Amino acid sequence: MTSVMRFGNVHMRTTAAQKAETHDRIVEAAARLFRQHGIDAVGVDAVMRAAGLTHGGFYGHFASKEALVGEVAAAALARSAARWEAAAGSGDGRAALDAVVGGYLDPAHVAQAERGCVLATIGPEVARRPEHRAPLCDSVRRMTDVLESLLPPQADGTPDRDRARAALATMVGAVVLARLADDPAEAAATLQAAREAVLEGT
Amino acid sequence: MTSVMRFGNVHMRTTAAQKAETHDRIVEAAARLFRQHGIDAVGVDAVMRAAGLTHGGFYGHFASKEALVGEVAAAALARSAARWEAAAGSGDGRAALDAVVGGYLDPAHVAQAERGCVLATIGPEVARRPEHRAPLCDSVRRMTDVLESLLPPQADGTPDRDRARAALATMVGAVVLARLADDPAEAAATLQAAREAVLEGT
DNA sequence: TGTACATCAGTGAACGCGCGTTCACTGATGTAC
DNA sequence: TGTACATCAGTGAACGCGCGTTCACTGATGTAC
Repeated sequence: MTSVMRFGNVHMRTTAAQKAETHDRIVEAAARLFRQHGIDAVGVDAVMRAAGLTHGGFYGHFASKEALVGEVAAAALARSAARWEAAAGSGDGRAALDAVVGGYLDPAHVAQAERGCVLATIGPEVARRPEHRAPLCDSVRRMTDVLESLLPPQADGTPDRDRARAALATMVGAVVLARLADDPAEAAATLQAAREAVLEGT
Repeated sequence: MTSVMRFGNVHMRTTAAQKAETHDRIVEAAARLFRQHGIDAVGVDAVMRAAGLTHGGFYGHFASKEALVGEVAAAALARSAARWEAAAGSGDGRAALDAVVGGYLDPAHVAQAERGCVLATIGPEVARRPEHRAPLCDSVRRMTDVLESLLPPQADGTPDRDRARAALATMVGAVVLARLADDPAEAAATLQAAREAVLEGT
C-alpha cells in the first residue's frame, strides 16, 4: 500500500487539488469581504458570488458560516505574521523594522481595509467568538516575536518583550483610530505619531 | 408668548420629559448590547426588550436602526471623554493620569466590554459607517486633549500632542489585543506593557 | 367637582426580504472492460 | 479505441427564521367646560 493509494488514486488527487483551489478562492473572497464590511454584514451568498460560484456549493467546503469565519481569520492573520517573519529574516534589521512598522502605519494600509491586518479590521468581532481566538493568538505571538527581534533590547541586553507588546498595541490602535478619522490630516498625524513612538530610540 | 408656550404647555413638557427618559433607556440598552455582541448581531427587538419595551415602539423614538447606531456611538464615547475631562479637571495631574490610563488598561475594562470604550469594542464597525464618524472624531479629539494635558510636554515646554496621540493608540490597541488573548496572563502582560509605554518618564 | 373628549407613548400583528442551510439535480471527468 | 458506467464539485430551487419596518389599536393621562 503506497502513500498514493492511501490518499487515493491519481484521479482523486487531481480532483482534490482542484477542490482545494476552489476552497482557497472562497477563503480569500471571504477574507476580503469580511474585512471590508464586517463579518455579520457579509452573507454566504455574497462570499460565493465573489468567488465566482453559487451559494449552494458552500456546504461542500465548510460545515457552516462560522467554520469559514474561523478559517478566514486564522489564515489572513497567519499570512500577515509570515510576511513580517520574511521581512525580519532578510538580514538587514534596520530595513526590516522600517518595512514592518512603516508598512503597517501607512495611509495605504488604512485605506485598504479589505487587504489589511485582521486585528484592526475584525479584531473585536473575532474576540467575541471565543472558539476562533486561539489561532489568532498564535499569529499575534509570532508578530510580537518579530517586533521583539527587531526592536532594541533592554539595557541589560535581554530582549525587550514588553516593548514589542506595546509596539504592536500602538500599531493596531493607530490604524483603528486613523480609519475613524474623517480628516485625512488627522489620520496621517495619528500614524506619524505612532511611528515615532514605536521607533523611538532606534 | 412665553418660552413655555413656544415649547408647549405643562402637559406636553411632562410628556416630553417622560419620552426623553424612555429614549435614553433605549440608547443605554443599545450601547450595552452593541458593545457586547457587535452592532449587526443585535436587532431592534433585542434592544427594545432590554429597555423593557416592545419592538413596535422603536420608530416613535428613532427614524431607523442606523439612527440609533449613530446616537449610541456618539453618546457612549462622549461619556468616556467627559469622564476623562472630569478626572483631568480634578487638580492632581499625576493622580488623574494614573486614573485615566490605569482605568483604561485594566483587566476589568477588558472583561466588561459592554460598558467599555467604544473605540475598542465597535470602533472598526463604526468606521465602516462614514455618516457616524464625525461625533466620534470629536470625542477622540477631547480624549487626546486630556492625555496631552496630563502627559509631560516636549523638551521646549510646548504640549506634546504626538505623544498624546500615540498614547491613545496604544491604549485602544492594547485593549483590543487583550480581548483577543485566550491566556489571561498574556492579556495582563499586554496591558502592563502598554501602561509602561504610555507612562514612561512620567 | 364631574364628565366627555383629545392626545400620544407604547403595543403587537403583519409585511417583504435576505439570511443560513438543505437537497435533488446536472454535467464534466475519469474508470472499466 | 470505444462505449457504458461511477464519481462528485458545483447548481439552483426551496426551507424556516429573524430581521427592519409599518400600522391600526389601546389605554393612561391631561383638558375643556
